[in-house]
Amino acid sequence: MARGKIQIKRIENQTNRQVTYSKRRNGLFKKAHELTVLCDAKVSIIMVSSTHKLHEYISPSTNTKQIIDQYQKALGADLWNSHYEKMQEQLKKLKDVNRNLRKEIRQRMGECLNELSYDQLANLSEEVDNSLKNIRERKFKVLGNQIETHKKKLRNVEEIHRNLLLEMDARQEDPHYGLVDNGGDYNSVVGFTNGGGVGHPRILALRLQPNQPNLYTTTGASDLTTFHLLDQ
Amino acid sequence: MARGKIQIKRIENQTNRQVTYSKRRNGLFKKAHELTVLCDAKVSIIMVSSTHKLHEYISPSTNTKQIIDQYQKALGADLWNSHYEKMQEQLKKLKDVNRNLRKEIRQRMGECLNELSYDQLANLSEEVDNSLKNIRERKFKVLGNQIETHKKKLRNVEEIHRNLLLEMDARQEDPHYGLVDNGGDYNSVVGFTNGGGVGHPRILALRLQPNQPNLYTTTGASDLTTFHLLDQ
DNA sequence: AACTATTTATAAGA
DNA sequence: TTCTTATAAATAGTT
Repeated sequence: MARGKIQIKRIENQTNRQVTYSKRRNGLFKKAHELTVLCDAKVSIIMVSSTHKLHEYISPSTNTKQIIDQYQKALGADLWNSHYEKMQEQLKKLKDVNRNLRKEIRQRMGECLNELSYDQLANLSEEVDNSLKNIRERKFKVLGNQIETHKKKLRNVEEIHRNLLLEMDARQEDPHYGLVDNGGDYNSVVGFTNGGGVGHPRILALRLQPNQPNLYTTTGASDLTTFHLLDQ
Repeated sequence: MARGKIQIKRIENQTNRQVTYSKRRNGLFKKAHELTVLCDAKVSIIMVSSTHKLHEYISPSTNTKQIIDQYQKALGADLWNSHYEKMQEQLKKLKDVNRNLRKEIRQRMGECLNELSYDQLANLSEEVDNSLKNIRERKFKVLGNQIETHKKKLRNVEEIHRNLLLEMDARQEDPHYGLVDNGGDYNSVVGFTNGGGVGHPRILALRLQPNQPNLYTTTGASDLTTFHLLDQ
């Protein structure tokens, strides 16, 4: 277009081709921008050079995604829509399932029963009745387990107490016994400590005040107290 | 650019703007195509006019989706991903909610109770107990309503029978009564027809066969039959 | 849609 | 790459 007309065909000289690409690309983008401003249009240009470099022009009033979305819509375009639609469908289904589950829960809670027939109500009440039986069964079983566990703990503590009492008796019979440093390990005295016995040393320290020796022998109230301490 | 320089700013005259859009669009596409050929490049142009018309140029060696995919890849493309991710997140959340709802239902059904503490079990059993009461209450109410409805229907039918019997008596006492055209409106004889009584005329026709007058007087079986007919 | 005076783009060279 | 510049191409305003 200057200094001689050219044929519109591939420029074989690579350097020349690159130069022309660069110059004309600028020209194209300039024209695109003028069009944008003059005609209030939106233009997206995406270019890939023969060396696989990528350049783009996009009108300032928009962005590439918007233009492409518009392009897709205009063409009925199934470029990404199928993907989208599948996800939308999935979402819808899940929401539906969700709603139904909530409804089932409400009905099982005895709400929203208006639309149920007598037969449905009869089925539901039987089901819920069975559920209630199961839950109560489980509840009592758990309760039983807890009681059992506490009984074991109790037996364990009683064993410890018995051993301590024996220990005390031994000391009283041998006056020299008390002179020995007793910062030692009381666990060695105890029969078994039921898994490390984290709580027991504290209890032992509390109970070993010399001015309350009588507490060890009271069984009823003492048991209750021990129970509480173990529950902490 | 010809017959006078122009300012690059929006053309206010709409006709002019459209003409310029058309001319320059052609110019732009021509340049794009020259670039494609001369430089062995790939160009995608998508344009939206101020009247929301869409035009595109695409190099013959490729297609729009390809270019856009390339564009996305080159940019590490977060054009649709953010959208996607949001939807994925939503899906995940809904699935979670669903799972929890299902779990709640199972627990209300007395299954999967292992991970519940005694207190939780106690609460649950109380809730389910209340639910059961509600459901039973509703069930009995529905049953009551049904019985009430059937009673009403029954009373209605009995009333009709009574009136028919009176009618028959009247005919027997007056032998000329039967000679009168009896295609007339029997509803006028009947006490009340319970809201238009769509089903009743058919029953009346059936029952008014002169060769089966004895049927009207049997009460037990007749009632049962009537009941069935009404229920159809 | 065609014309054309003029502006703009750009090929080739530096 | 950028600048220069002769020349081709594009196009604004008109018909």
